[in-house]
Amino acid sequence: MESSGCSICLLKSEVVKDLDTSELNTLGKSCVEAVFKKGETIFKQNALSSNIIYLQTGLVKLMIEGPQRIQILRLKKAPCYLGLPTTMGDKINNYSAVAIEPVSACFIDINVFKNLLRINPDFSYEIIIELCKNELKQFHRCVKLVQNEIYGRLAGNLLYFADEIYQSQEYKLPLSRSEIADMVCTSRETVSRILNSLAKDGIISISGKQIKILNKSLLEKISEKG
DNA sequence: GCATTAACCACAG
DNA sequence: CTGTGGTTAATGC
Repeated sequence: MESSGCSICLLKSEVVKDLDTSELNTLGKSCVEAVFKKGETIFKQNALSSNIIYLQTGLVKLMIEGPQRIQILRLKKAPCYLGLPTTMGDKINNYSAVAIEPVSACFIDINVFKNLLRINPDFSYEIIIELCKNELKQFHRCVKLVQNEIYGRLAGNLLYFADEIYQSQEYKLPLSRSEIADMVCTSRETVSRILNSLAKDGIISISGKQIKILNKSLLEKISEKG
């Protein structure tokens, strides 16, 4: 990939603003761009990983195979980095990333990336902030999943899609009922039933995968209290 | 005990 | 892939 192309794509990233031209050129030389269709795997759990991935466009789900079944960890929306924890923290991928919308992404060699961290403190700082924010979010999500009842967990997820993924109270569900079940640790049947029941109570409206949040404050209450 | 919740199964659309 | 109904196990009152 050309370094010029790379700097254009990376300008979208808050983090990469901190890199100077020569650093960008190093990055550019090792950057390989790839596109993925919906449903294609970007990287796979248990496979060797040697790249950090910068997600330029699209939406991705991170999933991990648990002892019982697949767990969807979270969604990742462009622009952002993918695979930081799994590539820096282990040789082998601890989770998989699958495109749920068409994706374009840049693969950055791990050694080039590590070198950038070393020579550019501002860049490293931004990365650390990003990682810490993610960890905090995961803590909260974890507590919710363990302590909340199913209504609360699902309500929380509907709000998550609205506020963090789409920034809209009306959106098309990015996942099937069964995948949502894998996200909130329940069965697909329960997801169907609860969505219908929330609709019946006038809190949301649904038509296929189209969701509209009608009573946000009540949904938030459900999300908090279960 | 009885009611409620949610998982699992099976069978349509 | 979804929705529904029946069944069942666990939990709470």
